[in-house]
Amino acid sequence: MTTYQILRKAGLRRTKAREAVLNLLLEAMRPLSHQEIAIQPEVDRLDRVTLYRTLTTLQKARLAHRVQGVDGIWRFSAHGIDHAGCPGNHPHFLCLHCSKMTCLTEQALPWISVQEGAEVKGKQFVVYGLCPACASKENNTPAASRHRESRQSKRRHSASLRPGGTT
Amino acid sequence: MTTYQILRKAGLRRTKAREAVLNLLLEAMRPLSHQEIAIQPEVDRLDRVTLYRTLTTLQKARLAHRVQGVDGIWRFSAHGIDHAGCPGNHPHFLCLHCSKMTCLTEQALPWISVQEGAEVKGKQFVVYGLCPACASKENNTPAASRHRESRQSKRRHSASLRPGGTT
DNA sequence: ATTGCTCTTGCAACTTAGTTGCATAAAATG
DNA sequence: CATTTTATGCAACTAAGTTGCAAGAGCAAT
Repeated sequence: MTTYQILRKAGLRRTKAREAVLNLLLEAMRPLSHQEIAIQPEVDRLDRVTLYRTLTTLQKARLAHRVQGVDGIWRFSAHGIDHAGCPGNHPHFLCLHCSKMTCLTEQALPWISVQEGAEVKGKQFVVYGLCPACASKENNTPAASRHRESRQSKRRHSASLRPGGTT
Repeated sequence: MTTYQILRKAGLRRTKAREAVLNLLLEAMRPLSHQEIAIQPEVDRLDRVTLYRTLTTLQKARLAHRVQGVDGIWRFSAHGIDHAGCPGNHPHFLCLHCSKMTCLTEQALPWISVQEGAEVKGKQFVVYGLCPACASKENNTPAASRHRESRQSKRRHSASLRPGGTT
């Protein structure tokens, strides 16, 4: 199924923005943030606002869904029809160093019981730390750089990325 | 143990800001956001920045820890020594309507296995929806207001509070 | 108490994610 | 191809959180 067909089937107009973004999301096998999408050449000439709106549109049309990391940033992932995509309902891993999020498929979210009378609309489980690539880089690095932003860091809010205690 | 003793034991100076904030956190039996703390009369004359720094300090001194909801906002919770507090390691419930977070103690976080080589620093499980109080209000309300911000809403970013699909 | 050093506070200014309003441009439909 | 409907771009805004720096409080030792 082409992205055009997917869009039309979902009752959406075909626009450059939507096709490009949907393609990116379908091809990435992990949830992408606004920023990760924005830097891609395919969507390069897109206004920030349009990208935000496009992502929201795709989400409302149930072609994509959102996950948030411990960094407070939304990431979007498409529900591929013939692609594997990221269908949700599993935990995610967030690398505190490179900010990449990956899906921990194969592991279902546990059932959680809440207070009597509460209405659950969804749940979100994020495991955070260092991905294999970043973990090995850190360990090859002179001791002092552990637990600090190292130089190849993407210069994100430092505190937002520091582990905040085990929830 | 007084807050003064707690602070000193943790190697921190006693300041008005720290005593007030620590007291609030110890008394609240749920994680509080910067904003929820800031509006309390006890810390009323505190600069925003000081409050942020105080929270960070308490966290670094291991007197408090942070949790984040699907709204991207950090909430802090103190580790009471003789208080129950919120020792972490359980899921949290976030009400999308009133923004209050509560602890789902008694339920441990499941063990999640990650990719070979990854280094886990923590995990975070947030269940979101409507708390019992807000759920019953919504249901007593003329049908149209369902799935919209209702008038008693605290006027938060609408999209940040909308459920983002099941993770 | 007073000194002196260190850590904390307040202020102003900044950054980044995300949103809103409005005029213009582009899709779909007949 | 004209019309209606829906997207896009732009500018301006909000809110959470951060940083740099000067001035003020804590603490320990005189």
